Order: sequence, then C-alpha cells, then structure tokens
Amino acid sequence: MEISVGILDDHEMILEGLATMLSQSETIRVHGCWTHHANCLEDLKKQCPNVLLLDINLKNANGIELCGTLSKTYPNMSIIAVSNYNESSFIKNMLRSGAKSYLLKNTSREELITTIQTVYNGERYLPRTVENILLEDSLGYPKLRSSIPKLTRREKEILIYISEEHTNAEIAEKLFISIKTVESHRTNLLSKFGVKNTAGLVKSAMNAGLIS
Amino acid sequence: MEISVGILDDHEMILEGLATMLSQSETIRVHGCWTHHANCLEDLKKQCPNVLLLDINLKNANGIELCGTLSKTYPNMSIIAVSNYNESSFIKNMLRSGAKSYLLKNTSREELITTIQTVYNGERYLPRTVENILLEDSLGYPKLRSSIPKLTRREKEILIYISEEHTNAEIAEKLFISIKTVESHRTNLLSKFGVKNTAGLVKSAMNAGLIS
DNA sequence: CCAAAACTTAGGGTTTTCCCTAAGCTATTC
DNA sequence: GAATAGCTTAGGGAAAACCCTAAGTTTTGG
Repeated sequence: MEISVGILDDHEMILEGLATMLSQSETIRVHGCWTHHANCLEDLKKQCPNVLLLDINLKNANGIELCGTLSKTYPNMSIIAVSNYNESSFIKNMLRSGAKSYLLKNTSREELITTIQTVYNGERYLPRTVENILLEDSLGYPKLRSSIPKLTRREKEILIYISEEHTNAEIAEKLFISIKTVESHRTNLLSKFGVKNTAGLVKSAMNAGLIS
Repeated sequence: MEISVGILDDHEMILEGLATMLSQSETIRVHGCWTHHANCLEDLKKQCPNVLLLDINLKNANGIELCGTLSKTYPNMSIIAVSNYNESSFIKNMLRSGAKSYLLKNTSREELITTIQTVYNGERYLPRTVENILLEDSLGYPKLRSSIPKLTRREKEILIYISEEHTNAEIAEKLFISIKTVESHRTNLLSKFGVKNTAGLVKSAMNAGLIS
C-alpha cells in the first residue's frame, strides 16, 4: 500500500530534506512539495494526498488557521504539523484544528515514517517528546504553562502597531479612536499575556508567533 | 577527489535532510553530524572535515562567535553558514568571522553542492540572492540596514533587565546606580538599535538573538 | 427574546519612559 | 604623558505608558 504525502514548508532546505528522507521509504510516495500555501491550495483542489506535512510558521499565512481550513475541506487527508515550537499551546491548538500529529523539527527519519504510517490510518499519533510536553502541561507546572491568549480583533490590530513602534497617539489616529481607548486595549493585552509592560508584551507576543 | 563535510545544526530534521541530500553526490562524503556544538568541538579535535555547515542560531551557543573560534582553530576547514536570517548584518558578521559562504535555508540542492565544491578550494562563494542582499545594503537603503550593534557591558546588563520587565527604578536599585543613569543607557540602546521605543528595542534585540 | 458575557469605548490621575545636556572616568594611541 | 575617543554617571523637563473605573455596544446562550 503506497501512501502519498504532500509537504508545505517555507524553507526549501527542509522541504528537500523531508522529500529526500521520505523517498527512501518504499511505502511512501512524495505527491507534491510547496513553498507557498497558495500553490498548495490550488494543487489540492485537483488531487489531494493521503497525508500532508504542514509547517506552522509560514511567512504569509497562519499555520493554525490553515490547518483548520484544510482539515475541514479534506477530511480524508491526515495533517501532520511540523514546527520548531515546543510549547504546549501550539500543540494543543494544532490538534484542535484537526492535525493528526505534531512533530518537532528535530524528529528522526524513523519517527517521521512511523508517524506518517500511523496517521494514514486516521489515527492520532504523537511522539514521546511531544506527549511529555502535553503531560507536563496538564500536570500543571503553572510557570511553564504559557498558553497563547485569545486576542480580539482590536487587540490584534493594536499589538501589531505596538510592535511597529507606534505610540498610543499614533495608533489612536490610525484607528479613529481616543488615545484612552488604545490605552485600555493595551492594558488588556498586558493582562492577557500576564506581563507587566511593553517589553514583556513584545517578548511574549514574539515567542507566541503573533508578531515577528 | 572526495570532500568531507560536517554538519552542526540543532534541528535533526534539517540535519538528516542535509545529510541525505549530500549523500547523493559522489564527490561529497558526510563526515559527521552534530546537534550539539559541544559534541562537534570534541570530534573536530580528533579529525576535522574539509567543509563545515554551521547553523547560526544554535540554542546553546552563539553561532557567530563559534564561527570565529572555529575558523581560527582550523584554518584549513571551510565554514558555510546556514541560517534563516536574510539580514545583511548577519551575513557580514559571519563572513567577518571567517565563514566562506552564507546560505539561506531555502537553498536548493544544486546550489548547496556548488557552494561546497567552491569553498572546498578555499574560495569565498555567495549565492545570487545573498549577494543581492549585501549589494542592496551597500547601496544603502538605510531602512533595510540593521546591523547588530556592539553593546557595552552595562548596556547588555540593562537590556536583559528590560527584557525581564524591570522598570528603570528596579534596575537602578539592582545595579546601585541612579535611575537617571539607567535611563541614559536605555536611550543609548534605543539609539544603537535605531528604534523609537521599548517595543522596537525588545523586538530588535530578540531578532538579533541578544535576548530570548 | 432577554439576560449574561465579552468587546469597544473613554476619562482622571500616577508612574515610567524618553529627550537633551553634560560631567567624571577609562582606555588607547601617538 | 597629553590628546582622543568611548564608557558610565546624572539632572531637568516633556512625552508616553500604565492603573482604576465605567459606560455603551455587540455576541452568546438558555
């Protein structure tokens, strides 16, 4: 039984690496590789693979949202999230968005192939390391627990402007609202991220992948 | 003529990908792969390859400093920097530190092999894309120019404290200096990074790898 | 369809950051 | 061994961020 696999990743080096690694397996056929999600979406319309390896931190797209869309549109295609991030929040978000597995980029070839074969049958499969992250999280070492807060539309907008070094006055002008309103959103952002000031906010938001 | 190549990269996926890509070439032999720089250093003492592929953003080490050390210790080994960062400052820093080339992670296999063969002869070689980045920089689109500033001892200390969400007053107390002094260092940090406020400072410092 | 929850809006007052200026100290160089 | 450049130290005043409170608006759920 041959499993067709598609790969979507910004980095061609990882893309070629993954493709080469997989081509050595006799049970796996690389169906397509994409460095841009737009191309990927187009090709999937024509024919979609059994399994999709999906990078989380794409340059021009939100990997989590993309995963949700794809898993709904193509329920028979199993999605494996591939990421650098080892925070439980990312893992949980991807699994909630329909991913069947979550691999870190330091995964070995054996583990990669095992994962593909398992999710091909529709089962969920997580490597030990990833399972341990979730376990530790659910056991609740509260300090390690750093879930990504859910931001409102306004908060996201303002967070971006903050990261672009705009002052509250400038943001207020852009959004046609009062400075005081911007300050409120800003205070809420601090509270949601559990930080004390702008320095902590920017740091946390960057680590969460919300800004870059 | 066989070229021996070593690879140091945190991410096993990239490591295996690179190794597999290279093993297809008949002129190249993969001499060793390391995910930790400590292991790499030990093995190099025994026998060092002709060419080393070196990831810049290692978890537990500064890739730029490591490159400088290695190129001095093993002048006959050609170092190729491998990185996600396409900022000219990174490229220049790596070349100044003795790297013979600088590849982005979206480099194709052909380019990778060409690069290895060229630097093996001791020559410097940069792909078009990377050369263009340096060219644009030297032509001086000043906004794109973002080199990593050299920080003094005090500035580094204070930058860390800022990233840990401490106020100027708290930092002053820790360092037994006046608040006003801390503010001065802070202003100098803004100036050195070419940013307008704390948000920009933290963002730039994170992108420069000075804080995390 | 109405109550509860969540989001957006905003003011008053305090704290912190930022800008400009500048003096004393330290290391390097010629 | 004095000149020069760079680092550390601060102050006064202006701007921005932060905290507390709260009203109007939209969304959600029984």
